[in-house]
Amino acid sequence: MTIAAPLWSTLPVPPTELCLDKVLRCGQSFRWKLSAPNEWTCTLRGRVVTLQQEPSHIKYRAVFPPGRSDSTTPTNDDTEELLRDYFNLSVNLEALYSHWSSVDPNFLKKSTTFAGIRILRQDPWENVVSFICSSNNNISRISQMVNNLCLHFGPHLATIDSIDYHDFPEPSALAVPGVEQRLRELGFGYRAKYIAKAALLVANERVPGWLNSLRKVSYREAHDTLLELPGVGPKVADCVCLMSLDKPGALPVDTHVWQIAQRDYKFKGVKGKTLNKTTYDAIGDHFRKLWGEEAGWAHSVLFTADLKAFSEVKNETTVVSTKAVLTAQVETLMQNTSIKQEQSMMTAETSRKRVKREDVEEKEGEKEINDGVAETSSLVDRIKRRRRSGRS
DNA sequence: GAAAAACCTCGCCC
DNA sequence: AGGGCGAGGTTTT
Repeated sequence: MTIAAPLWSTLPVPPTELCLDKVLRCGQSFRWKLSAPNEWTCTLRGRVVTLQQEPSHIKYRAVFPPGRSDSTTPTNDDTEELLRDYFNLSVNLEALYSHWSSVDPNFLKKSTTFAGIRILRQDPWENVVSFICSSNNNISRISQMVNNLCLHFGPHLATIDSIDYHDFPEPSALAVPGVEQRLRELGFGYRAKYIAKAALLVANERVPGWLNSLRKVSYREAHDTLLELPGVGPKVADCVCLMSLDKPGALPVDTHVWQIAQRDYKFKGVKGKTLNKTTYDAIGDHFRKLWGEEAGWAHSVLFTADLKAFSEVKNETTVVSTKAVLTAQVETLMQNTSIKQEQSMMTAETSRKRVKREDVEEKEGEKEINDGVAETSSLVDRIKRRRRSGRS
């Protein structure tokens, strides 16, 4: 059943404190979907949250599942509190940017184009599972996998514009027989075993709230504790520490960050082809010494600036890049909605054919984009209509 | 202990 | 056309 969307509320946060387009697709969370141009939707703590970025603030609204009648009265809606927590809004990001810019010319160079990139405060369990999925992987496929996890194991919350929204599954929902096999059928590969075992461990061998309690212990202790989980090594542990456990100095070093360290910071010690533990720690220490207590936050800005998904922002003028961003967002919409969620239920061959067909139609649609938001909106509507008719 | 090899799948490249 | 290769690592040799 479809639920009428409530009115919009305002979160008085400027783009320099929070840039949705960057933060929601830079690889921190893998579940936000573009539901319309400049409109992001995701399930969060039992509700479907939708966000829009305005020049001076953020607009938001929440849809609760039927049965939560209190959701209709704004006084009982705690979504603003939820968003302030989720986006870590008590942290003054502009002050941090000023500091990092004053100690690092390279950061200063990137900071204008890549403003408003902050670290989220996500649910630790979701983060553990998401980053177990991230090994030997890319953002596009990680998003697909996490969405499939919610679709097949998470509770259904609402259906909006004929798109089903499911919350992220609790550990207990994944601590049941047959999960590994089902995850393999969904294309999780060798990560299926790690997720199934991690869920069993968290659900059956630890007290409730065990992961969340790591917010209260030191960075070192939290990091070392996370290594108990199968499929979690130093890098994934640092991702969870930084993005879920209030450890702003945690600095995940992947091959990408390693390249940034060598290319932009002349980092020495390029011994092996692979990143060993000694080099891993040395790079983290180097950046913590340079940027200070919140080095993990600063690292996220440079990491985002280096993502291929944002390469068009670097070189183009404002007008051109706006159009490019909108076009890219439409592509993201196509890729991350129901079409892709169903993909792994089909055979690989069928899947490839269907994606190719969608690509062709997408290119035909692109011709209709001349300029501005209105044309893009009509394209999005066309895509939605086509998807509806195609599925019925 | 350090350094390869294996692990699943997808998408891009030549 | 289709094999080769790497992608935000971890675990096993």
